[in-house]
Amino acid sequence: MMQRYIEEELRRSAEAAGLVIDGPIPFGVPKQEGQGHLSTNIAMMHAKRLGKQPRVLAQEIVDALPASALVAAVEVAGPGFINVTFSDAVYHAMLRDLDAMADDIGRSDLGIGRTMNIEYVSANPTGPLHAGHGRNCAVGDTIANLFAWNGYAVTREYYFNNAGNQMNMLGRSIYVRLQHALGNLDVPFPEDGYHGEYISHVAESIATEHADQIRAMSEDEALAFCRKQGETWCFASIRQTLETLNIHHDVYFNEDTLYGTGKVVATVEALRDRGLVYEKDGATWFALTQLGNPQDKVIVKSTGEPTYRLPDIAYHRDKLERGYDVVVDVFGADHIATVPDVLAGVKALGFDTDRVRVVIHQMVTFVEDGEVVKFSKRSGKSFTLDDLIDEVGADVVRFFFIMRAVGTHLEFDLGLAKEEGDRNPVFYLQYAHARICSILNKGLERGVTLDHGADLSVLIHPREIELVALLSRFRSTVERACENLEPHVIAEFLRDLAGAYHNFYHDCRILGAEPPLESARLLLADVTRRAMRNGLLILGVGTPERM
RNA sequence: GCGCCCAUAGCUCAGUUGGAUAGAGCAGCAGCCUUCUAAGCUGCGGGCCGCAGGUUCGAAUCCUGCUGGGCGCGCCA
Repeated sequence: MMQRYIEEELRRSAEAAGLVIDGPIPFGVPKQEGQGHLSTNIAMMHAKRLGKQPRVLAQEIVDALPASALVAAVEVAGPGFINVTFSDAVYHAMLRDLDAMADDIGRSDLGIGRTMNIEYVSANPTGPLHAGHGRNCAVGDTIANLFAWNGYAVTREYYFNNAGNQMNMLGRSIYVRLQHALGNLDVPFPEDGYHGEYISHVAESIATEHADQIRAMSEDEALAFCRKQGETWCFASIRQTLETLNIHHDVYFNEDTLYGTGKVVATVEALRDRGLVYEKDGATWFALTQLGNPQDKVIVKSTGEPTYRLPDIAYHRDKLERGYDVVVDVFGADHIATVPDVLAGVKALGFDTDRVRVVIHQMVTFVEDGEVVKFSKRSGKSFTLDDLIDEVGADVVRFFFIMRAVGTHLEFDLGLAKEEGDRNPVFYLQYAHARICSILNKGLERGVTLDHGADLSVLIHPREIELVALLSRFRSTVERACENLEPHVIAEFLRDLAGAYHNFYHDCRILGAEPPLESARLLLADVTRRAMRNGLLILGVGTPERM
């Protein structure tokens, strides 16, 4: 927000120097001390075109700038940067503006009037969520929050398939355990069956509650019954886990509805009309090579069943037809191969795939005491997301899964995550929040209340100015994190913010300072509290008022 | 073999879309509480930004080729 105090004047003085700039002027924040508060490279970018030396052009622009009470100094530096040093008055004005935003600090209207749909989690009901699912859950939900904070109307969607081979295998796995529970020990467990404890658990509950029913059923009926019981149990488990993580979907979309509404068949025919479908070896193929993809793929098997690709295309078409301005998919790296096929299909049907944004997060490895923790979904000794939450807590789970860029492999350090002390980055943020709350409460006890009209011009300490400077960047950080689908940016920002606050707290006595200074510092602390609170809300972690 | 992702301090990772002398946490060492929460703060040491070219005023960042690791490449999802 700093740049708006200088941008138009700079634009006019650039024009006076013969340089017309369309669009926003690019600004950067210098890293080094003594390089001002804001820096622009416009002179270097355009010097060549104007046939001037960068430093000469920069100086001409600077000379044309009118004097302003808000600007303490403007200088040409290095190869041709224009560095602007603001007077403290700019920071006082920014703090005043931030305070006026009340509880909406960080909120943006970037997406106001726009709609978005985000699909995440989307695990089929074949078992409880495992620890690795956590990244998808946390990344998806945090991105959803980011869009909401940017003004979008957000629909959180969970896509699932309760038919097909995997579900049949779930039913058979339970069925076999059930037979064992009923004394038929010679029924063999299927080769690729599910081994989790929950299989036996569901089987035993059927054995105790529905034994007579089962004995009266044919094998097919019993298998279907087991499958349904398994699905019910798995969904209850998944939803309970998501509840613990404070994740709530607006829509549970069953793949099956795409068949009921005829959208799957319609999709095949629409592709066929465009000459992109052919029959071979008894199967129906999608001619992806005609669309520039490396190989054609089967979309309807010779058995007559579609492969996952076809309903996926129909599903994306459905979402786009629902009119969302933005459609976001959150996938793990193991699903990366499906993305180009689905997008090509949707595009071939005439939809604008620019509206679709796909977030692909890399895999997670869990580490404890320097050792990689191995686990497998079907090995029996699975590591569920519930186990992880029990070990380290929901806040830590959410934070750890989003604190690294989605494109990089994530190492989840269980030892670090379990620490409740100073090494754990979540507590560092929450502690800053709790510390501010504590001061505000202590102030109330002493009769010192928040004064929104406080004279802010007394804030001149470097720690105070640094803190305001950081706060002024919160909103643009939220916007950038949303536009780039990068939740970790918020975690980084909050760490900086907490650090800046701790520095301020350490060097600047609040309660007991001279009356005008006390009021101003208290206001600064409260604005920081609201920013930190909103940041933690975006991440979906708790905002404790005492620790 | 092909596609996507990654490679930065001892370890885990940032790096504001191409800017100035590459940053943080942890680990190590040394300091700071009779005063608003020491779950905090301060200082020190630590680097061939995987390698080699290219693009330009300027590259950790963009392009090409290597090396090493991850994930995929099914009439499974």
